[in-house]
Amino acid sequence: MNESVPHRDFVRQVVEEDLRTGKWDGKVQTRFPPEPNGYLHIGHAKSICLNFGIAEEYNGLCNLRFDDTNPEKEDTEYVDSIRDDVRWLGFDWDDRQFYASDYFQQLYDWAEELIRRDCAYVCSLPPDEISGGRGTASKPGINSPFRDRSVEENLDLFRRMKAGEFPDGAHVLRAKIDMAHPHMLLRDPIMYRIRHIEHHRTGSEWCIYPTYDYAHGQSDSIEGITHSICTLEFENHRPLYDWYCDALGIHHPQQIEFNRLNLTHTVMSKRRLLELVQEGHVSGWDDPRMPSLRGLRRRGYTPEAVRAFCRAAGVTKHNATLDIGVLENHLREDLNRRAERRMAVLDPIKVVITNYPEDQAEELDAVNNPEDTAAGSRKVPFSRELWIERDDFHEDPPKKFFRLAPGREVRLRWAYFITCTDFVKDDDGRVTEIHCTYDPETLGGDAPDGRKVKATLHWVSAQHAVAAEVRLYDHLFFREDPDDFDDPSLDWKSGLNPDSLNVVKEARLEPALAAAREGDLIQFERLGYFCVDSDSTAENPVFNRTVTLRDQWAKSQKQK
RNA sequence: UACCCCGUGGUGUAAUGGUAGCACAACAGAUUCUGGUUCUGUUUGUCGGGGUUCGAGUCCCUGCGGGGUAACCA
Repeated sequence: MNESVPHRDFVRQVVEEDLRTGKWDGKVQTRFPPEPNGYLHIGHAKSICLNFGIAEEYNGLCNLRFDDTNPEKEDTEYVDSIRDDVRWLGFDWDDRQFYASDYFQQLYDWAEELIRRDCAYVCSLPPDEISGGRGTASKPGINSPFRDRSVEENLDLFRRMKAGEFPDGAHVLRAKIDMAHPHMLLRDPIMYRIRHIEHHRTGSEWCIYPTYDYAHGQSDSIEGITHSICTLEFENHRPLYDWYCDALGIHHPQQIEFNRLNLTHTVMSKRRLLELVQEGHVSGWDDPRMPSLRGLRRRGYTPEAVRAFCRAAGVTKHNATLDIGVLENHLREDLNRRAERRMAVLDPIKVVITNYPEDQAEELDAVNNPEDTAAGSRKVPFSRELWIERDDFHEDPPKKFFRLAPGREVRLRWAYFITCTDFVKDDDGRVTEIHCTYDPETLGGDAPDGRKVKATLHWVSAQHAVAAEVRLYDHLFFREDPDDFDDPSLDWKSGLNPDSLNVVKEARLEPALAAAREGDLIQFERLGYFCVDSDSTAENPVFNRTVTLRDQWAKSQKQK
């Protein structure tokens, strides 16, 4: 692949070909059509990036359209959150926010037209007989006894359905196609059903509602959509999409299907995510472990990282499952560039610098972001008693352990070299305190005599430390595929990771972190990227671990 | 089962009849005041069988495998 000519996925290739041939007079019009019945997740982000991205790249427009044809499940609460999430991702639809419900009257008029042309009829069979009459995959269906009602009777019945004269389920409007069609969806599909239920936008104006198949293509048509991009599971619906547009003789967009995004160690279906919320496995849709956009946002993901990931995920026609690590790597890449560094100790153990004066403290310079000199530096207080990470000391160091151990010298980040001279244990044999001496000559990080150390530790001055709660997150599911288990008595929730949340109540932070605010991007040196949680208060600061740093040492230990 | 779609390293994706490439992962090394970052190198692939062709990952046939659908959901 030539660097100067970035790869075009097959959808973009179709768009480019259409532009070249002038199929749509140079127009590119897409849409993102969520149903307002749940929150958006990372899978939707891929669709958003594709639809809005194509519009941007080819000088076209992308509409936001709520596909609200099923009032039983839909609510304005979801409309608001969806708008918010799309904006957060970085896309804008200007004044082109539409609803399928905007088109209810037009859809109704078209339905009457299809009745008049004997292309649709009112069927009064109960639901089970309708599905039974549809036959099976290998057996053709049988015609409904109501299939040959006259146009007049159909029109009359359909109008009375609309007028509210019948209870739910009494009648439906069906397209008259072919009950023997090898494609089940084309065996007289349902266009309208009766539902006496409040719609979040049209209230009680309607008691009949169009089905997805009858509404979607025509909504696209009304909006002048050129490329109707959807996921693979709608491939089967394309013949129907085409049938309605052709039967009505209206503008006929091209439906193109692409592969939806799947990730390891999580679930993506709205139904399952809702179940996790309702059963309390997570704290809500914005729980930082959720793959929902709100969850990712609270976790500390940046829209830039999500977009880069979606772009890298690729657009094809085969099912693909990406390792969640790929998403995390895009996040690290973005955060590495942008996050300011700070020091925080999550599992503290005390270090006493025995040759450092008791009542002395000094302010040392620490670089904010080695990847960005413009980020400047800050002062970090140093004193005789410090906290370091318990993991960074070993009384009897294993092979290749480079950190602090008896007799060993290491560097304290932005401070001095220290050498461990002694340590104290409690009755349980647990190390409670480490004694070190420091070398005043090594301020600035290097020894004048040129001697080297193999490790640099982060630390926090005990008397200056700020206490905070830190929430450490891990994958929601410990299995790559939550559905991959042998025992039939188990279900997908058996793969829920019991360690997906680990709360550290009393972490010690360098004082500068007291100023951290929601939205700040922070790296705790050597630990990972963190953000301020929405639960955070001045009295009880709360940080979320967004993602760990890569850690070769931890990896090598885990493999043992 | 019927209909539809899809099979390229571990994963994700290129090659549009003409040298099977890229990214991530893995492994090895260099650099480094983060066991981070950065840099270098290495390993690993066209589902099988037939055909068409000078030449097939690509086209055809066939087998196998995976997925979707079979709602008065979207």
